[in-house]
Amino acid sequence: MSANDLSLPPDSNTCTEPDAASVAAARNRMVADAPARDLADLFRALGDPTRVRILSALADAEVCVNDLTAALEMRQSAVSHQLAYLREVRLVSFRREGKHAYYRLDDDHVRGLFVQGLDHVTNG
Amino acid sequence: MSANDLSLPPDSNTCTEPDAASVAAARNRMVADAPARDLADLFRALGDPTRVRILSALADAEVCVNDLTAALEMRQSAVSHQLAYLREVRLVSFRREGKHAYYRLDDDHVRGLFVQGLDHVTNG
DNA sequence: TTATCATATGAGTAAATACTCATACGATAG
DNA sequence: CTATCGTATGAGTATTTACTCATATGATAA
Repeated sequence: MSANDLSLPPDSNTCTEPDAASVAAARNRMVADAPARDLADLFRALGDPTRVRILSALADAEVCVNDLTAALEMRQSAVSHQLAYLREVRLVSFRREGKHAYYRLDDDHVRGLFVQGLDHVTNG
Repeated sequence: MSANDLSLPPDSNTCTEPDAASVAAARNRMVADAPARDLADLFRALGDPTRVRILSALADAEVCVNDLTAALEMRQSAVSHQLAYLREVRLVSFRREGKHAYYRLDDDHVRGLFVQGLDHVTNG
């Protein structure tokens, strides 16, 4: 993701006038910039295999970082980085107990998205 | 995403034995590697503001590239690149008519995911 | 044919990203 | 106190990515 200048179009590729009605209709259906960013942020948070595995492991139970790291067979630091990210976007919450930190999925919408998403990838 | 070596753990950070039962349970809940990748691929396809805007514009109507480009206020080539990507992951289909190419959202699951996702970002 | 329109695509690039290792931090144990 | 355990985090890095411009391709028109 770089420039997106668009101020002066040096694009030789511009076409003749697009259909005004069709463009207006498309603009109406299109989600606005800010919600598009928010929605993309949500989906991007789910768009990584490690995070998918983490979130599915945390869907129905609390797990501490140590056990989660073992289950994932990854480096503890990699797991913690992803958990920090998932905390930031508020998909997981955590609770400290002694030296341990117990994480869990904290978003019912995400559970629903997972179900629908899995339905999509398993069935056609 | 680089190495992920894990063959020999030079990680000094490994902890004492994790709880075997908790790890096993987490592994059971966790989606397996291949479906995790597939699910992540799907969500990643939705995880970009431009693609969110494109898909929402194509959700209930066919639009040709020219009109879509105008609606998005982006370069034609950027739009075409994203459409090629969305074709590859089979979220959109298209139809040629004369010089035009009409695209549309070709995945009912994705419509559902959009609705749920929007519900998430607009409401809590 | 040649010219032009609508779209697709290749190469290059800056930013984002998912890991790495090393180390810092907070809590408990000795 | 010091040491250690469990976790968090900073810096570095290779890969991915979403654009850029230039050009190629396919279809129609003159």
